[in-house]
Amino acid sequence: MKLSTKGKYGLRAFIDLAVCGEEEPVSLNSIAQRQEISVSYLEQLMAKLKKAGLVKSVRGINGGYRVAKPVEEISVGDVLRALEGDLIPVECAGINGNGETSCSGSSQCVSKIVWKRINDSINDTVNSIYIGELVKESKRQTENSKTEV
Amino acid sequence: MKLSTKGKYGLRAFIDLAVCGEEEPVSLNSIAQRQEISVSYLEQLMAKLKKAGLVKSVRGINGGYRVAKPVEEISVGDVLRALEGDLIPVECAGINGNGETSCSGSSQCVSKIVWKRINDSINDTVNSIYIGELVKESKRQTENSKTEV
DNA sequence: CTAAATTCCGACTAAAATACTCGGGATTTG
DNA sequence: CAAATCCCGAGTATTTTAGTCGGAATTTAG
Repeated sequence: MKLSTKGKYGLRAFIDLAVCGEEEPVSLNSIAQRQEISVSYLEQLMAKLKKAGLVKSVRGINGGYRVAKPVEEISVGDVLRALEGDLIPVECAGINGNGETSCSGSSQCVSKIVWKRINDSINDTVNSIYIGELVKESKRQTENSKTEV
Repeated sequence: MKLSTKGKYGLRAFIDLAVCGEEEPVSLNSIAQRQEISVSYLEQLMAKLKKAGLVKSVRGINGGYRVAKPVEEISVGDVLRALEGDLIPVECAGINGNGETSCSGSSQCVSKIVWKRINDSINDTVNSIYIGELVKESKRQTENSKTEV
């Protein structure tokens, strides 16, 4: 599949943005501090999110980033795919170097079934979780920790 | 998660073994030829499968490998875990270098929900597919290709 | 207009993981 | 014994990942 720190940090940053950026743009610097990620690395991640149209940027002083669409319309899958590329753990294993399918050996096509199911289940999962839910959950948690104190 | 060529080749090899090895041990050499994998690399994969108790080996001339248990009792998850280790794509992202959970920033714990669901869905998937089914399917396919000709 | 805060961009590098290879030893059987 | 096999550990080349760095472009405050 590929779920690396890019996806890990990137999703965290995106949620951070969604939670903190309702009023005004959020600077990379502030995300970096809250999430303990280096600014330069965040830059790269944000570039990908921007290219995918998930965030928009405001340059200059007091600038920063904002979520580009309602968070109810953005799935975790959208974010992860923007950051990591297609969430396909294993491509068809039945193609050899010559480009010809070597399924004659039989067991190759069969294992393809497995990869397909894995791919599907991952994609179903991430496509069914929306950033909006996570934002709500995040707020609920910080709310709780307040009342507990 | 980690689904690399180890898992790809290893599962293929295992299915090959299950399909071809009902009568007598199958040598690495023959698997390597059918599956177009180098013998030396296969050795490593088989070592893992053996360590996990999924195959047993017969040494000496005419030796080779056999599946150690009924294929109906071995899931794809068993095989992949033997080859790749735990199928956990992303561990909790809320631990920083000092070993302390920094979930105070809120969005970290929230993203954990996502990783957990992804992990679960992958594991559910691979645990629910049994090698026996794949063997059956593989035989069905080669059967069909015969009658078609 | 200038200075500061910011995004933007591309190249670069260090470290880790991956995918192998290789050489030789141990076993078994014909 | 000799051949076919499994067994084992070390070594290596390639690729991927993670992250840095320097500096340019943009915007706004003062």
